[in-house]
Amino acid sequence: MCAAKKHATATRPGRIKLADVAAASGVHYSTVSRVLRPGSKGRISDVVAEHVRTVAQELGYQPNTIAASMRTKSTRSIGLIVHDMSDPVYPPILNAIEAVLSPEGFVVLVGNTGYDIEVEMNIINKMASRLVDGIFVATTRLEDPIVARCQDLGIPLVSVLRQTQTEETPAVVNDCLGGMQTLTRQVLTSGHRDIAVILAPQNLSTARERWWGIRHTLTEHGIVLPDHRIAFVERMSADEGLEATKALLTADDQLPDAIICVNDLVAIGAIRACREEGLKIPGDISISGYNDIPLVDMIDPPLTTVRMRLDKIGKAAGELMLAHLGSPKLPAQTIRIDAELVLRKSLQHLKR
Amino acid sequence: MCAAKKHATATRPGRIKLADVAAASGVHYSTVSRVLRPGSKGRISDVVAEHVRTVAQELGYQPNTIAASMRTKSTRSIGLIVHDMSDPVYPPILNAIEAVLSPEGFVVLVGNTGYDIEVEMNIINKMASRLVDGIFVATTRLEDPIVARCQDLGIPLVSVLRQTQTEETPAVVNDCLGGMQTLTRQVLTSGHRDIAVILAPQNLSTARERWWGIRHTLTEHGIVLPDHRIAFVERMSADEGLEATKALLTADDQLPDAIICVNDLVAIGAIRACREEGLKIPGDISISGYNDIPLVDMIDPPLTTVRMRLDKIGKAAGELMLAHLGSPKLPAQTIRIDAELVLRKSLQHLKR
DNA sequence: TTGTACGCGTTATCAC
DNA sequence: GTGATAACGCGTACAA
Repeated sequence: MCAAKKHATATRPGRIKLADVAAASGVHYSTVSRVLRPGSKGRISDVVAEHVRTVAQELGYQPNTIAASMRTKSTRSIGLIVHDMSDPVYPPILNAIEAVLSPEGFVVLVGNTGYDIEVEMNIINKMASRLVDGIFVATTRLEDPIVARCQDLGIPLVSVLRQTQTEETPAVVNDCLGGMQTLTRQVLTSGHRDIAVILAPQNLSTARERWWGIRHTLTEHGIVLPDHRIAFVERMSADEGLEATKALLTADDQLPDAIICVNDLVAIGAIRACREEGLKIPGDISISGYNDIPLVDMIDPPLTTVRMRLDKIGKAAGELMLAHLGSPKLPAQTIRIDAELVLRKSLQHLKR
Repeated sequence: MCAAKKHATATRPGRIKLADVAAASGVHYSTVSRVLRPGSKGRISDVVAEHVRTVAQELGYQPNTIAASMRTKSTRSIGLIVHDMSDPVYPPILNAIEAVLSPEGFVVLVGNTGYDIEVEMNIINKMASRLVDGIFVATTRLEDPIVARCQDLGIPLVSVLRQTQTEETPAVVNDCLGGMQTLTRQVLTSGHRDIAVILAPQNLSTARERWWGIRHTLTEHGIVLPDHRIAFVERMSADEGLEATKALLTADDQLPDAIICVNDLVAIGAIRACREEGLKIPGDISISGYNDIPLVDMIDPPLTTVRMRLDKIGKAAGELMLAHLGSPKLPAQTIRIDAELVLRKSLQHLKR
């Protein structure tokens, strides 16, 4: 016992290793390894197994996962790449992914790109260096060098929320097309005809699908948006939403009936802009978002939006990753999770 | 060239290793190691160094961090333990921590406890198995078995947001005592005297300090809260805030002038409860929160609260961790970051 | 300045 | 059923 302890402190920081518990139980350390790892080849007599287990317990043995990874080539770690964890869409996804993977012994490494593609590439390389077993990418562009890089490196990748142009990447996304169609139909049902939109860069599948959803529905009703009713934000933030809205409001003598925003944060900016201009919502103008992030039901006015089931998306992504880790040659599939319209006060029937 | 490639594919997934680039550049692999790692012992002739570097580049060599960790006993990874990443206080902290540590080559492992202390202990053990260099704990209790366990394991720990009873843990916290004193003084200045509070479990330093801040300020003004003006939540959520508020509102014939809530989420619940009861805020009753989470400036009514500089807290925590990793025997210190009162409509002067 | 040789803690594959 | 032993890829003291 004293011997074991002494040996332990002889190594770096008093860490117990297989050899220590082997010495203390009087068996070879390969035997200990077999006992402690379920699913090992040779069977062990119950007596020895029990003995070894208690000794390991007593000594407080913690397996060294790093050393194991060295042999097995599997680190049981996976990366998650997001632009900015403060964006409220990401945490529920992280939680759901972790809930699925953690019981399987995985750990999640988070990488924040800060919207910088160079940073993003560095993160990928860093994660590759760390031999992650797989990577979730929530920043996917339609043509994405990051995705290409992962394929080069042979790292299994699951795209979350967004999809690539070719759809050759395993992905779990929200049905933005359907969601935005439903929303737009509701806007029309409410009597609005002079509609403005705030869109995001069309190299993102989400932004593109949402725009298509709007345009398709409007076209069905014989409406074509003039250029001055279309604004773009570079990033989907409240600040840019505010700027874009101000531009829209001054683009024509007439105010639009409604502004359909690409997401909730942009809609928040739109509401701020309208307030600054002294406009009543929904009296003077209706506004809608997308995402149903926390507290948009509490703001003034409560925001009409489309709810994405982020928990479902994260869960499906986690399961998809497990499937791909299990059978590496699984064909890519895109899983679409339904969206749901959430009607609140910011969108109301036009009274004129 | 063909030889190198063949060798590479002989190992697992075509991964290039030191030996491969050594073979391709005609030097020994220890030389390659020295070239590629700045701060290695022996100096290398510039010619060789340059040559090796280009060869490594061409082959797309990615160092195997796992193997390196095996030697160096340092994984350059650190854990971050939170209850639930969806709580909006955590993401800014994660971001700031990552911003500080990432340039130093660290990666952040996130662990969600789901408010379950058993899960929490498993996470610690798992992280210990992965040889994390340090752990940030944002779930600290005044007496915390997790913290004790980390000390046993010899893992450097930095407590974030909260502190232990003895203050023997390196920690970065918000000055909740000062923040709540300032807020409470403002409540009194506004003319409120019949005050109710919603508190959280007193085994958390934040909850205790906030309560002390309230009580101390009230006592200074000769006010003692009767029991029926005090409610508790088990978790600081909107749902529990709503329940607690309903209990408070029915505890006496008279309504309180104001409800001071332990944090914003609880205050959100309080606002909902008041709405359900048909009470006007701040006309009938004033409400305050703590944290200044996103969008509480946009809700109806905008919430008076105290702003914690989560970015500053995260940054300081990251730097404190680096300091402790650099000099392991650094004495524990508690860094307090100032709080700032944010006055909004939900708290108004009493008109009677 | 560069090459040699060993060890980090595990797992896998031999023998026995 | 158990023991011995060879990798895994890299870092580094030491030798040359």
